[in-house]
Formats: sequence, C-alpha cells, structure tokens
Amino acid sequence: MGRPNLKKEVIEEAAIRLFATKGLARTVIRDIAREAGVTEGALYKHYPSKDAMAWALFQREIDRFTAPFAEVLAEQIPASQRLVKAIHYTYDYYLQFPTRFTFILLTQHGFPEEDLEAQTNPNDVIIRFVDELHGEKQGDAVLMAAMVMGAVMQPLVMHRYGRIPLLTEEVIDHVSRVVCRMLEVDDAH
Amino acid sequence: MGRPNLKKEVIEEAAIRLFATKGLARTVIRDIAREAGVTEGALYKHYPSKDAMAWALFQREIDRFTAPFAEVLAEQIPASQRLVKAIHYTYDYYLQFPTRFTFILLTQHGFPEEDLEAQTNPNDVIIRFVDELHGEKQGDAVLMAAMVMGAVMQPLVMHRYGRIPLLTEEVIDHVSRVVCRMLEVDDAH
DNA sequence: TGTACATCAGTGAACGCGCGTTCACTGATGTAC
DNA sequence: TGTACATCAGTGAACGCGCGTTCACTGATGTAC
Repeated sequence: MGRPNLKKEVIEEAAIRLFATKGLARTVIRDIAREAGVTEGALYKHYPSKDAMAWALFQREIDRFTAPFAEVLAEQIPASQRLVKAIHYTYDYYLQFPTRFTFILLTQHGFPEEDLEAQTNPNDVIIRFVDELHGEKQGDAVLMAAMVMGAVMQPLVMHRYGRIPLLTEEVIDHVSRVVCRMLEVDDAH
Repeated sequence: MGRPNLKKEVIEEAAIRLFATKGLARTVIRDIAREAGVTEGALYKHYPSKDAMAWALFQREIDRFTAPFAEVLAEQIPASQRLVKAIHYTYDYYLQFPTRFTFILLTQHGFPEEDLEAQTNPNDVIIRFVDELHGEKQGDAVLMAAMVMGAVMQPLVMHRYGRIPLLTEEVIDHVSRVVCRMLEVDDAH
C-alpha cells in the first residue's frame, strides 16, 4: 500500500454503519476493523482515538445534513413553502441515507460535554427561522423550535423501531400540515 | 448486617443518578458502589448483572411515570382537558423528579432488542388516546402520537442542555396550547 | 427468657478478559536526479 | 527514461488496564425450642 488513503473511507463507512446499528458504546474497534476488512491499527493512521473518530464523523454527518437544510430555510420564498420544503428535505434525506441519519439520531446524546458550532446545529437553524417567522421574544422561539424539532424527528425514531412501517409522500404531507398548524402558518396546499 | 435490605435502595438511587448524569455506558460499577457507600459485590446480591439492573430500573421508572399518565388520559372529562392535564402531569413529574425523568430519557435508546409491555409504554398510551380522539385509521394515530410525543419531550431535552432555562407555568401552558392545535382540539382556556 | 443455629446482605480482595491503544515492520507509490 | 530514496497507509502481534464479575468470609438479625 502507498500514499492514497484507500481504506479511510471504508473504515468510516463501516464505523457509521456499526454506530448506527449497535450504538457508539457497544461498537468496538475490532468490529469496525473486521467490517472494513482492515486491521485494528489502520484506524489509528487516520484518527488518534475511537472517541475522536466518532466525534469527527458526527460533526461531518450533522454538517452534511444541516447545511442544505439551512439553505432551504433561507430561500427567498414564503415561509410556509420553506417550512414544507425543509420537512420534505429532512424525510428525503432520511430515506436516502438511513444509516447516516440514524447515526446522527443515535449519537447526538453521546457527547455529554462537547458542543457544536451554531451554524451546523439544526436547533439553531430552526430557532432563527421561528424567530423570523413570529418575531417572538427569544424564549418562545427556542421553545417552539424544540417542539417542531421533536414533532418532525420523533416519527423517524418510531420508523426506526418499526412502529411506523412506511414513510410515504402522504405521511410526509401529513407531518408538514401538522407542523404548519403548530406554527400557525397557512400551509401551501 | 442482617436480613433487611438496608442498601438496596441506596444502590438503586446512586445508579439512577449516575446513569442520568453520565449515561449507561460511561457509568461503571465502581462509580455506583462508591456513590452508594458500599463495595462492588453488594450490587450482585440484588441483581445478576449491571445490564439486568439497568433494565429493571428502567422498567420500574418508566412504569412509575406512565401509570398515572395513562390514568389521566382515561379520566371521564373532555379530551381537551385530559390532554392539558397529561402535559401538566408530565412537566410536573420532570420538575419534581428530574433525575428519574432524565434517566428515562437518556436510557430509552440503550436497550436495542428488548421491549416494554404495551401498558407501560407511554407511546401506546398516547396512540390509544389519539385513536379515541380522531377515530383515525391506525397508521395516522401512530404518526400523530409520535409527533405529539416529540413535541412534548423535546423541550425537556433542551431544558436539560440548558437551552431552555426556565420551565414556568407559562411555558407549560404554551406547550399545551400548541399540542391542542396539533390535534385540532379546542384548548380549555 | 435465654441459647443454638440458620440466613443472607454486605465485605474485601482477587480474577480474567475484552477492549482501546501501541509499535516495529512492510511494501507500494511518489519524487528527485 | 531509469535508479535510489523517502514517505506513509496498512499489518500483525502484543500490551496493559479498566471493567464486570466472583467468591470465601463476616456478623447482625430472625427463628426454633
């Protein structure tokens, strides 16, 4: 083997897959190495430790999701359309990259002390949107943002557990309508 | 020491406190023993393993919360009042037993394979309520229940992270009003 | 009531293995001339 | 272009410690008579 990082991507994908399936704590280096078809030492050519790798991957994956999400919510179209579009984007992302998304969902409470940049934190993106929408005082915007976040994400958690078998277009529209109602926004139908 | 289980409760409280603070995986037996003021062996007089203890405590704590919650949602008063009352009960429970509640919130995704009884699963309780409320077809009830669940719980998660500093009566009323709007129920004001 | 015995919650120390991490090494690729 | 050397991703095996668990024991309490 020479200079090109042939295996880095393979290791990262194996790690994300296992973290999403078994959780961070129950995934061991040996699992990742076996799944990626490398030896355990290979991992340490790219990251100084298991936790550092998990944290780096988490930041990367949450950024990958959040950047386009923030763009949608900043478009020059009516707020109701932005909202519906952002929810569609979220569910489409989940359906297209279920492992990546599940990794984010499962890992988000795994780093007790660390903190994300405000730009890449979907919470803050939603807070800014709600704030612009209602011009409410800060406390209420944070509260509403949390409620919207929960209402949009919880169905995906339930889908992971098999409680919601299908995520059809109809389901996504239903979620969009309910969220519009929460925020007292005329939905775009 | 003789027959009475002098330390069992102390151990359980220490375990819940640590699980709620550091999470299940990052809490080790030695921590629990030190916090409870016993030796490590003492734990195994009451539970066969760490995981068995965590699972038993989780079941007990979720049942303690859910039993009264289910009762409120089954009272012989209008649905809107039941809903508002259940949300108040939830937030009051969190404020009164923050450690127990946080333990439930943090631990709920820690048992990948195991499953709760339907009676003690707050999800199912809410599904039944939504079903009675709208008489919707099953799929929609599960979806709406998930959204309500998320909308109610996420603010508590954000409170834990310090994003929502205060949970005043005003905040709880706000949450109640938004949830009533989600479910298209006239709120009781 | 007092005595002898059984019980068992909790002790204290050890065990062993699963885990994250380390390290001397290899050999394919990139670079200088 | 060919040759000599440097680089460094990946190997393979070992290490050591942190962890969950075990176990012979102690001694306070409960029970039988």
